[in-house]
Amino acid sequence: MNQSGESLRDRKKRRTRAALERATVRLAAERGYDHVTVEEIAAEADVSVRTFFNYFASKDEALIGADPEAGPRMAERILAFPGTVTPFEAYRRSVLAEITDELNNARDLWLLRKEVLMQRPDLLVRAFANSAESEQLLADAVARRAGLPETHAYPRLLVAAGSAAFRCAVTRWARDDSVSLGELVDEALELFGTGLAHTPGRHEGGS
Amino acid sequence: MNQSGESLRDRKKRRTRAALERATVRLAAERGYDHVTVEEIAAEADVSVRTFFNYFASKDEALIGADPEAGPRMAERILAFPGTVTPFEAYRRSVLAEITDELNNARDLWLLRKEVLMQRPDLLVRAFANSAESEQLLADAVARRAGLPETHAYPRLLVAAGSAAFRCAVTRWARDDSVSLGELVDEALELFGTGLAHTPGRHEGGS
DNA sequence: GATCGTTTTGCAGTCACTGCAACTTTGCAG
DNA sequence: CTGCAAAGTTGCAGTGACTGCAAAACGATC
Repeated sequence: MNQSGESLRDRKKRRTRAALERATVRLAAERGYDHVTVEEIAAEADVSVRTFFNYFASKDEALIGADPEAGPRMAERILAFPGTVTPFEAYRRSVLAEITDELNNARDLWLLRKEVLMQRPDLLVRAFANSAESEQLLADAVARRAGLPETHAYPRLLVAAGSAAFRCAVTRWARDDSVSLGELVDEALELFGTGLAHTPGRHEGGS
Repeated sequence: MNQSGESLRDRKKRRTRAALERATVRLAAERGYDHVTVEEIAAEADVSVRTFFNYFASKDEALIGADPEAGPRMAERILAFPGTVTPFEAYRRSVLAEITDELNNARDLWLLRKEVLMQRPDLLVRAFANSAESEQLLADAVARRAGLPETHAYPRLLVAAGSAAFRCAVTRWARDDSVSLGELVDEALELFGTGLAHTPGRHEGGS
């Protein structure tokens, strides 16, 4: 390996993955998701179709840019907060941190994705279908923090709520991005935190 | 039309749809979801492959038995509760009523689906991807009840939480069906209602 | 620069899903 | 009963996502 700890191979892999992700998002935003074939995406990224599928299990995954490290990273974050922080807070802050990082690293991609998701909101749901593994990791982390058995419903519900919050936030953000995505997610999680039984007043929460 | 208000045509359609749904679930439970082709399903139900796709937009949909009337029906239910019932309660009871009805009508199908979903939990998520339309209906109904503008986050979050609750409940139920599915969903909604900020104690909620 | 492990690639194949243009069935009116 | 229109079914040809496999290209290592 090289001095940086990242070999040429690793660098190339990262670049290829990023190129495929970018190509997918760019082309989909340009002509509409299903008027773009994987063949075109691969061509744009200068690799073969087969290579595309070595990186992403599906076209959907490439559009969202599913990051296999996101799950473990968030789980670590959850466990890293001091014990005084409640499980809910730990989870909430982890989600927000992840989103902030992601937007800092790839804000441009998300602006394009927004265009696509405005036309096809279902893609966002589908993208979450393959993340059962990550959700399990997060749920386990939450369970550990909360001192609950793995079979308890709470951790899974919290994580599922997080997904839902994210989905709703993106949908709203796609319609009107005058508020940052992070804030919208935070708002949604806030509502889940205080409980949905309480109907918000006409002027609470986002308009 | 006939005396019953349901013509021969309508009856045949219902029977075909049901046959396709049953065939899909039965075969998938028997040999595993992706070792069953649409061709086999169509053959089992005695119709052409093309006809399968006239009834269901995808194999996924057929497995879950996506009912196009479920959305409108639940929306109606939500609006039918007296004004003294909170939006949350109205939604919750609608969900539970729907599930109860469904289990009464097709408990056997759900027992088979359970087998499939145990192997492939992602199918449940994917099945919800196509229900954006229904979710919109429900969210609008909730918004009306709550007197909130359509752009408010609350109704969409509540509906998304419902989906999440259902998904988690089915997953748990698939692992251990000593508790009824309805109760599990109710429990999950209860948690969402009171708020996730409060960490449940080691012995609250389902184990 | 020979060797070994990893990644890329092409290829052949399967299967979900679509549009279209017959064809059949049902509902209804005369 | 008959004929006609509307609705439903079917086959067919085509597209495109995705997979397994085996060969080739490439990068790391000695």
